Amino acid sequence: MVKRGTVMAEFAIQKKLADLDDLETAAECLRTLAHPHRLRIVQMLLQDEYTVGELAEACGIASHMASEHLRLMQRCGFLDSSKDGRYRYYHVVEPHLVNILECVEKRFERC
Amino acid sequence: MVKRGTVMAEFAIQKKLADLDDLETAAECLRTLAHPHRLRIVQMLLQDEYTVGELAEACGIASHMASEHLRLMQRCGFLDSSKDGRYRYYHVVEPHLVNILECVEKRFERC
DNA sequence: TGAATATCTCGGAGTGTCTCGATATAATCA
DNA sequence: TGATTATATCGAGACACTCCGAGATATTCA
Repeated sequence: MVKRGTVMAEFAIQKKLADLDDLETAAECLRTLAHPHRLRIVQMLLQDEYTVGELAEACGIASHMASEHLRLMQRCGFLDSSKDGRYRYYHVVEPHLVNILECVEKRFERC
Repeated sequence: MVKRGTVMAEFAIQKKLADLDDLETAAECLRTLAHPHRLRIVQMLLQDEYTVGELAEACGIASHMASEHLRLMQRCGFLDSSKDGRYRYYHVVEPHLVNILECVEKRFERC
């Protein structure tokens, strides 16, 4: 994959590097996370389960918009949900989300 | 900002939460990072300085495209550059990038 | 059963991002 | 100086994302 003698080859010697397919997958997940409402939703779901309506209210958006954000993050493997009557509770299933959010919070939260 | 009695108020009690402006800023930076070529560029620059051409070669793209990616990341505060003759060397200036990339690598690199 | 509530889906308008070719600027070297 | 190399900028076309209204589905309760 990596041609000998190229800058990439030298770099690959120093450290095993994910190939571009892996980076594409990583970028896709970061793009999914890169939305203010979705960040807030993840922050909340890292602490507890919430319904679509509760998350929508917390973000100040209509619940069908929250539903859309949640669907995106579920497809990406971040979240899962369980139904209870007419309510649906979402929760985090991707274990690395905690670390990533911690990094983001460290960088952006006001001290 | 946060109305009493709302889900958001309850959440804010548990943990100080960045308001939506902060989350918007965070999302913007994540979006800047959320591109396979930019991820590779950051990975490389976390280990050493490189020129535009070297980074472009490593990504398999034209150097004027790499230049564009680098400009984006410089505007976002991730990178800075210094000129040496007709070459321009880019390097990382945002200290939190190391942690964020480590998180992403932990999640996505094959073991 | 019928009304109310919670969630989800669909289509379209507006906006932003990605990529590329063409071209511009800047530095080096013959 | 003129040719070459490295980097940057501009504009256009394709594509994706965001948001919203309208409406569909599913559940509860009177």
